[in-house]
Amino acid sequence: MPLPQTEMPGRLQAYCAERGIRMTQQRRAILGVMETASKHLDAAQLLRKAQKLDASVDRSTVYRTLRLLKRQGLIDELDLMHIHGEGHYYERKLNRDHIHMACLRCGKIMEFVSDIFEKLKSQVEKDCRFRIVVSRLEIGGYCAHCSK
Amino acid sequence: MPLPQTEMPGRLQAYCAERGIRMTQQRRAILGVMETASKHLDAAQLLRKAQKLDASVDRSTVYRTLRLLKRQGLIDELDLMHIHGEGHYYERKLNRDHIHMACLRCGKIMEFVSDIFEKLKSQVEKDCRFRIVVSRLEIGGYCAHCSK
DNA sequence: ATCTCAACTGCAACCAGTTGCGACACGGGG
DNA sequence: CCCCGTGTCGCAACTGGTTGCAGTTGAGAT
Ligand SMILES: [Mn+2]
Ligand SMILES: [Mn+2]
Ligand SMILES: [Zn+2]
Ligand SMILES: [Zn+2]
Repeated sequence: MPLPQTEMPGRLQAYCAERGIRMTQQRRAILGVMETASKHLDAAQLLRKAQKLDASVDRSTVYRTLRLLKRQGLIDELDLMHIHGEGHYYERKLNRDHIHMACLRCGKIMEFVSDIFEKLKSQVEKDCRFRIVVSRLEIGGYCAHCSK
Repeated sequence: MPLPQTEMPGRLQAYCAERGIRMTQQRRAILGVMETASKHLDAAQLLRKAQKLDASVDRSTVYRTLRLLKRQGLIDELDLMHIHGEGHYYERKLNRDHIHMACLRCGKIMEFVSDIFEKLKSQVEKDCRFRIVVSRLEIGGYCAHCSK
């Protein structure tokens, strides 16, 4: 049961419209899933959820849409230390960059916002004269519970 | 032409010996390549170079050895913003962690060592009570030359 | 030096992600 | 409202990374 097209287009759809990106039935399904996902979906999960909204969605369309959203800077791609297999995870890019920590024992994923991270990025921009578009800090280790 | 086994075993082989890891003909070839690589090899390059030392080396052995070295903390795995395709890059882990920057236009890869990065990791360990084993900061953007 | 056996390997089948192609549908203009 | 052009889609073939298996080999013990 697809969302009514006229209501709640969601931010991602709005951003795409602003940028003149063509909106298709399949993209609506995929964006809808990304929009409402609690967190960190991999491509297979995204495909399954999108197919519940539009059964015709194909694997290749999911990957193509992920590439599009990545290029547009609307989502981030994560490894999460490849805790489960080899694939990547995706999440909506929010206002503030955050760090990801993955516990190598229990698999828990934690997020952390830090001013020092912002300072580090400024240092890179200044000292290396490098204009940052996207940044990813991922840490593997042991969470408070598992390091006891 | 394999290196003479008795000379210059290389640090990676030494580390493996210390840890009681069995040394095979194929691993010697692969470690030899990692040891002497200038930088950032992907799995296909590594396979080709290793096969020049030992033609019997198989794709699956390369991946299995990479997994071993990763688990042992002897190499780091990088995305380098997937500048070329989807795969991963590998490099010997050295004394000091460094940041990777990839230019989205010319593809140049830069490295940077920063005390602020070290401070950020300390903050994570303290504030999140998270024991860090491995960390990866990768940045995409435009290098000094390309951002003009 | 030889024996022994768990660890390792190549192989082939498998699975996840990519790509070329002809069909289709979004959405701007008439 | 319908037409049209082009961007997107599903499909199927392909590529790169993984895995189960049966044979091989490294290295410690005798
Ligand atoms: Mn990755
Ligand atoms: Mn490096
Ligand atoms: Zn944990
Ligand atoms: Zn550049």
